[in-house]
Amino acid sequence: MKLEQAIQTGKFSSDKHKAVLNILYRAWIVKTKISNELKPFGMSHEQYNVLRILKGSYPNAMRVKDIGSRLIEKSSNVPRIIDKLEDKKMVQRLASPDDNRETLISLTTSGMKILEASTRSMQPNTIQSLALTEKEAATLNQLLDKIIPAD
Amino acid sequence: MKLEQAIQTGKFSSDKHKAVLNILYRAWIVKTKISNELKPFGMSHEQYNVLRILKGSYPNAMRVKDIGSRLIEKSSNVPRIIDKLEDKKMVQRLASPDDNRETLISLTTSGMKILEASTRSMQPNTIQSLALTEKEAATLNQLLDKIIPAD
DNA sequence: ATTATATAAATGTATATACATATATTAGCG
DNA sequence: CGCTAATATATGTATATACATTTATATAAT
Repeated sequence: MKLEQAIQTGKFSSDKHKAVLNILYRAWIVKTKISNELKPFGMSHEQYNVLRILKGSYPNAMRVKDIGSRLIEKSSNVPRIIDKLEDKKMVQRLASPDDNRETLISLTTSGMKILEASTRSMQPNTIQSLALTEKEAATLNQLLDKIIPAD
Repeated sequence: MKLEQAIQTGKFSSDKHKAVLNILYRAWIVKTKISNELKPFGMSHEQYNVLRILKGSYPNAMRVKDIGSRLIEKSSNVPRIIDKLEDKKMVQRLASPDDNRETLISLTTSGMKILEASTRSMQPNTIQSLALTEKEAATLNQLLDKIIPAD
């Protein structure tokens, strides 16, 4: 669906302005799709992201702040996301041997299993876009970096 | 800032996968920036979007459902956003002459003034990206449509 | 005309987000 | 060492999001 239809708009003041709105729209579509895929597994998009980050260093645990630095949405409240995952026994908190202020988080085996099952069920539906070539994706990345420089 | 730095990641499995994450990241940057710009005016990003939509049909009022159909994030709760704007006297609710189920919303003159002031203060800082040409923006739009087809 | 169905908006509720503050611990420095 | 500042996590709070339910009204069907 074109952005014009999606937000019932005839024209935009410029392609640049349209592109900014289009980024917001496509992001919303992705988040909505992923959330729907995750619903059967009883977890939110942000919870899923934290699990994926933990998988990256598995079987090693990670500090809360290092998880936060890898999240896309920096305003996420990591301790609270961990609370939810801990309730579901998908992660566990451990004391840090070298700094008592820190908490180490590690993925449990059951957390890993649910993560892998949810990732599998997501593949066929989401983030496929067979239409796009790798070269186009590289161009897209360049243009995104350029339009929203982010300091 | 590159996505790699922003989320402390070395490499991505593909440019396509990176592009999806990049879209989410750029959208978050835009939303955060706009929210910060709007803070002095005491309104949220979604409230601002509703005001801009109402400006589009000003001085005519709009139905709640037509406002909703023009919002990027379709899950937005329009009546509740209207509540907040009404509290601030920026919009007002009117009865619909042809259907009593409908509520018509119109921008007040004070709402229009605050909207214009906030839009002015946003221009120099946000959504500028002088780096991007209109041609590049058009390409960006095509690639966004292609990577996240949205049905 | 009466009932059923559909639509519009509002309300309720659980969770998430954004941000401020609190608590505990460590590091730095006189 | 003792004090201050900095850091890491957790907690508190207000608002926003996502989604279900309710209420009111209009349309359609028998």
